[in-house]
Amino acid sequence: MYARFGFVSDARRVFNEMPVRDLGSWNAMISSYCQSGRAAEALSLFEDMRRNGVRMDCVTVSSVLPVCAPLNDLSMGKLIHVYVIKNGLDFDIFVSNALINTYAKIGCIEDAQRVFDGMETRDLVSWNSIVSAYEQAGEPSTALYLFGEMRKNSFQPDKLTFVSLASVAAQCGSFQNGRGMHGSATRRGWILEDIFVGNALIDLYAKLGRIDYAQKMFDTMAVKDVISWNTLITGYAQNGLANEAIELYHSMDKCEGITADQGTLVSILPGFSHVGALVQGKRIHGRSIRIGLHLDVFVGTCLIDMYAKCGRLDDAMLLFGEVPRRSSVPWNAIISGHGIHGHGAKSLFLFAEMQEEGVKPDHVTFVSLLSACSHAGLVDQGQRCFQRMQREYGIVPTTKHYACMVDLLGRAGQLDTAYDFIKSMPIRPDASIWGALLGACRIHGNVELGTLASDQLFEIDSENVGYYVLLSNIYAKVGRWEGVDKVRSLARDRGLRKTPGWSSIAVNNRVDVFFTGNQSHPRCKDIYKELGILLAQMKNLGYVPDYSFVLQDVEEDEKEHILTSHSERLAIAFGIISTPPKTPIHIFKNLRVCGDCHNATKFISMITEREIIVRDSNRFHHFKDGNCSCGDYW
DNA sequence: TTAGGGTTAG
Repeated sequence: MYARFGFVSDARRVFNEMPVRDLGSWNAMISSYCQSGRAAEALSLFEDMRRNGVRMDCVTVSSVLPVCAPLNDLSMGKLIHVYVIKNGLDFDIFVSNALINTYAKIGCIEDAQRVFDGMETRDLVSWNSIVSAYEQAGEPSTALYLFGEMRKNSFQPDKLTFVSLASVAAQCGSFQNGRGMHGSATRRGWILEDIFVGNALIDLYAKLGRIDYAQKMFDTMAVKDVISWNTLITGYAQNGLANEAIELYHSMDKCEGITADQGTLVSILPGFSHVGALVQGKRIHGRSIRIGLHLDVFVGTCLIDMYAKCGRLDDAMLLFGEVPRRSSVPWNAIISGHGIHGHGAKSLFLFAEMQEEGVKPDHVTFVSLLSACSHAGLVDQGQRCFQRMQREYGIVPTTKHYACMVDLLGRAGQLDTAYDFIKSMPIRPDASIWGALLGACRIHGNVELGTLASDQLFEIDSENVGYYVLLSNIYAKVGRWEGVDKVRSLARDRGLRKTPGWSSIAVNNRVDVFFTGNQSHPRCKDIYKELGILLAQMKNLGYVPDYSFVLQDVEEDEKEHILTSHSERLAIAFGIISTPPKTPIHIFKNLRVCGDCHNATKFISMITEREIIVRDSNRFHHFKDGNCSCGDYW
């Protein structure tokens, strides 16, 4: 009774005083721990139960299994599974469903599938569980296939099916599909009945990049919970709208009946990491300490990521030393943190340490490791990681892993090997793979392979202007101007909508975003004035503008103006006039930093005696005394 | 006095 009203500690006292405990009382006590989210205590009581020789039944198993996933305790899950088989409990549908869910959450999709295959009868929960398992594993096509099978077996989808399918739709990236799902949920009246359905739709629209629709969905919901708020905050943050995310976060605090929770911090922090807003991020760190959440694995990991992405690797390491690190999650964050700063050797060292501590790496660990090796030029080590990932850990490479490998080989100049590698891939190469090859061809000025890669890219994703820019840069680099013209007119003929480039900088508690050619900033005049002064000084020191980065077909002086008003330069100039001399400047750019701006920033760092840290969509560039940490990648 | 599936990190 106590447990039902949430007084778990009282329930435990009664439990402790019981002269005789039967299976029912153990089960009741364990399940009350599970339901109040006290996973570790549930598991420890479960161990007591086993030590006392009490045999568990279907109820025990299905209430204790769900706590294995949050604790990332695969061995406990397996142990229970063995017990289940030995004692013939696997015929119970609750037990099998719980096993599917546990395996799926720990990332053992094959085990989940095996349990599902072995079931004699399945109910709606079994089908929902397996669909959701593949959705969580990032295999939307399999999830959709199983959904089809579910329909063939005459099961009608319910709201929970819908929630999984919404995530599947987000992974597939089709807005049309998303609209269709919204319509069907409305027709069935689900949006009014269940807050989860509305939340799933907010998430879906936000992931499809349609934050306007996400906001509309949020506005129309009669009842919102903390998750509705968190999901929308995440949406703004993931779409690069950090200021909107923080505004929402503040209005949430003013909203009665809604209290920021762990999920809120996890939602807002990546927004700050994204734009490099250290001061704002630190404030969240403070709040997390006040509400006792700073050592939570999720919050801790986001904080590690935030410090790393804001250029504070030392603070990231300090925090890493404090958070629980039984799961791969914080390890992945710290490995990737060192990787993006070009410290590949440290990433490898941390990986070795992770293995020593017996933490099982997952597919994300290897994405972080491979890209760390690639940025640091550690080709052999990267290749070994790729082999070990498959042989030792049985992880099947995804397109992300393949793209890292192409990048690794390509950056190091092994372009033919990279191309052979693509040809030998067992899956169809997507845009990210050819994009990695094209990027490498840009670095090494390989026109032949570059055209080959861009032909593929124009077929897969002809709308992405970034590839045209890269290809034209390749032609420009080797002085083939007729090629540059050809690509330009191709892009023009296809009427390409250009992805607007923007850069952001966090100064005085605000994140300022600059679009290329921006004229509307309150300090616009001062910014251009500063850029004019800098340009003159740079030219005296030998800077020559590189017009090959200007795609527009205009006169020379106009080209100079275009380069000077690139978003990264506006942000840097704003940083210079808004902070005391010699303060380091942190910039974030949504696309790759332009090659000419890269060169100009070297000069600016020398003239102003400032460290300038630019994180772009690809990597960190650390400018100091006229040099950049990334070497001569441009 | 007892059991299951959904949102948010890397």
